[in-house]
Amino acid sequence: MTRRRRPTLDDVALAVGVSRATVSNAYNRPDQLSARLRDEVLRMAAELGYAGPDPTARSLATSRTGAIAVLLDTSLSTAFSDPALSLTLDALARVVDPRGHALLLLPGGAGGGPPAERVLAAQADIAVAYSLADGVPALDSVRTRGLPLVVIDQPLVPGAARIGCQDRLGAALAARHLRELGHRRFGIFAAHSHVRPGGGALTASEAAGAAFRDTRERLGGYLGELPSCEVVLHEAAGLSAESALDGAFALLGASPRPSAVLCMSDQLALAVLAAARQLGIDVPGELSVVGFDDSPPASWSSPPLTTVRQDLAAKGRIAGELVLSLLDSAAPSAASASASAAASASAEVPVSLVVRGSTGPA
Amino acid sequence: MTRRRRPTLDDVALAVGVSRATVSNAYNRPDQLSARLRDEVLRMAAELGYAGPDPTARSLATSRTGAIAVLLDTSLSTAFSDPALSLTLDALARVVDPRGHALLLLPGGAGGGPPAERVLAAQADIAVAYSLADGVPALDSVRTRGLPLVVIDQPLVPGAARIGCQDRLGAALAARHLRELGHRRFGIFAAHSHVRPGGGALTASEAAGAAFRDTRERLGGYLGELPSCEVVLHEAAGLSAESALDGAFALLGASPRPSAVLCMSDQLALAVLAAARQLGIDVPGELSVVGFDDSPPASWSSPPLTTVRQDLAAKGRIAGELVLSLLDSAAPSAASASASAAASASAEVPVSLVVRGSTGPA
DNA sequence: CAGCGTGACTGAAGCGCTTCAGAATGTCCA
DNA sequence: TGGACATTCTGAAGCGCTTCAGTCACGCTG
Repeated sequence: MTRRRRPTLDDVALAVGVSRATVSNAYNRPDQLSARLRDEVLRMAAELGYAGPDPTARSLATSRTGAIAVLLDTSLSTAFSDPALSLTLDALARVVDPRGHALLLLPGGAGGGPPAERVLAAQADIAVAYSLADGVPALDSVRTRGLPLVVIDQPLVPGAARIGCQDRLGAALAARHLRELGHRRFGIFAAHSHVRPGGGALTASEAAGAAFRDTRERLGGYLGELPSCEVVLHEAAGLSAESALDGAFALLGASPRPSAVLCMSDQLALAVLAAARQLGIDVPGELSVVGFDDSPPASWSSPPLTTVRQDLAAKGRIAGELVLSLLDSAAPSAASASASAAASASAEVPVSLVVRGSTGPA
Repeated sequence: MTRRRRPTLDDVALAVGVSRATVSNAYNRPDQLSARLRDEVLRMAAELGYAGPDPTARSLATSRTGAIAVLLDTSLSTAFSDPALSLTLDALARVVDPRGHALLLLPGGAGGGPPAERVLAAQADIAVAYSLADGVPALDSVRTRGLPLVVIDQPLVPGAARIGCQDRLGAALAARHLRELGHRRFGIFAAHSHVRPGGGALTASEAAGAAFRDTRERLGGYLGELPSCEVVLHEAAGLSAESALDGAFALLGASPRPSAVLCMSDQLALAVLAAARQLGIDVPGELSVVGFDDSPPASWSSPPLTTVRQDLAAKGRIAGELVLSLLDSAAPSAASASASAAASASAEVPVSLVVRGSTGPA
């Protein structure tokens, strides 16, 4: 059997005996033709097996694709092993979905962030960058393509919109909390941030040069509250749970062992909890642990995690609104002054400390 | 400042003084023009701020978009809270990425599975359906569009390719293991499967009508090994961790309380573990728990989870290969007999029981 | 030197759709 | 009764690119 070419608008138009424009209107502007004719068009379309206007051709004609390119720093499994990402993207998706936008995932490659050619070839109206390292090529590609851009948890890029959280304040709250509990020997556990490819111990100045803005900010927040304290810094070797566990053991193996560990994510904190349990270290009796994010698993652990809460859903929602507003302001060819102003806006969701069971007196 | 229209191929061609075809060749077929001219074209393109061929226009001309529509049953956060999905999609993405394909996520809506109109409007060359309920409208849309289809953990759709796992066997292995340990009172914990919208206790025949193939299969596998045993069935109210915990409490609250619980995913099993801990029930002393999937968290829990292992990465990899082969066989207009055969292939990754610390004698 | 293969480039026909300025027909009120 | 308006439908110009059948010039062979 010969697989016949899929029917097109023209085929339907010919079959019904109307012009192509009319068939197009039947799908896109029902008010432009009589209900009777529209029914007839639709019936004939069904009969011919015409599934509606081809999305690609429509995109070319309207110059809108209905897709949002999501630029990730890592592979999908790594990226989504962090509940924070899922929650944020979910909230984002819920905001843009009613307007017909779907997410096109561009996972990161070797260079951190998706390869430039993927970005150049991506069929999308706008890009959303999620916690990319500074200076990745993907952002240049976005710019040369002239794609609108929303960045999440990243430094502001000129012309882009940004949403982040109060990293420095959150970190400061966490450190202050521990200090007030009497702790003086601290561990700081940073996510993998390309400073030391294999992970490991870090000096403060090394860490200050991290490629990720949130790492730098949180570090600054921690250290600012810990004058004249012993501080051991450790960077995870990778983003996997395994490497987090390795790092946790390394931190707890330091001598003298820190009495409190500040973690830059709940994932890392949970790894410290797991390591402590395996080492027979009582939390919070002998060790206090603070996370960051307050993702759902933080409250399920035993003991439940003290952590810095940020409203991830709100972050995603705001990102979604920024996407929509950039898309809207890009449509009128003359980008009005107000639109440009909005485009360069940078917002941050507030943070707060959530004290649970993983922290106690030194 | 007036935002000038983005430059096109023609602009570059005009500026260099060559034909449009030549500029196109400079990007797509470097061997078709002299190196010198190519350099000149590329230089002029850079100067004009031309970022390369427009992806949409290219797609229309080549009728390939470079995107794979991933049809999910639920929202993104729910979907990705299951590590099994992340691992599978990651493996899939790694296989298709070198060929330039990215994933376009179509999250599920109210009806289970993405709305038909989203599927019809999705710019993709092929669809991958992941564990959709039977009979969701999205699959009809895929078919009327004539999109190639790969289904994962779902019943085989005519004309599609399928990859799943040995659900029934895996379930049987789990049940047999517990039975051999002397257990006679069982709980079976099923994921949310639309049988009873609010979740809750189920009869076996109700459960046999679940909308998800894997639920049905696993149930059959469990029950087949448990003749003359007491069995309590419970369906989670939703897919969130919270509803899993609720369900776990309900199961453990049954009287007499089951001495062993068979869970249809590791997520559910971990919830049972958490509930047991809160209730002061010793695992495996007073309660045995078996999961399904052997996702990474299964080995991190305390006690580590006995579970049915399936190679999720392999599943994703095979799905990716099926995608590529369908794409290849769709290209030649005449779908050869062998291609059609491949298209209807249905494969399953093997399962095995991994015995860890969450199961013990009755 | 006729004949021919080859490398380099071009012309033009699409890909399937949207959209906008009309044309055609009918309606309504002064 | 006739002009002003609606309403309904059409023609044609794109959207930006790929691709294939050539054309052209050139050097090589016998």
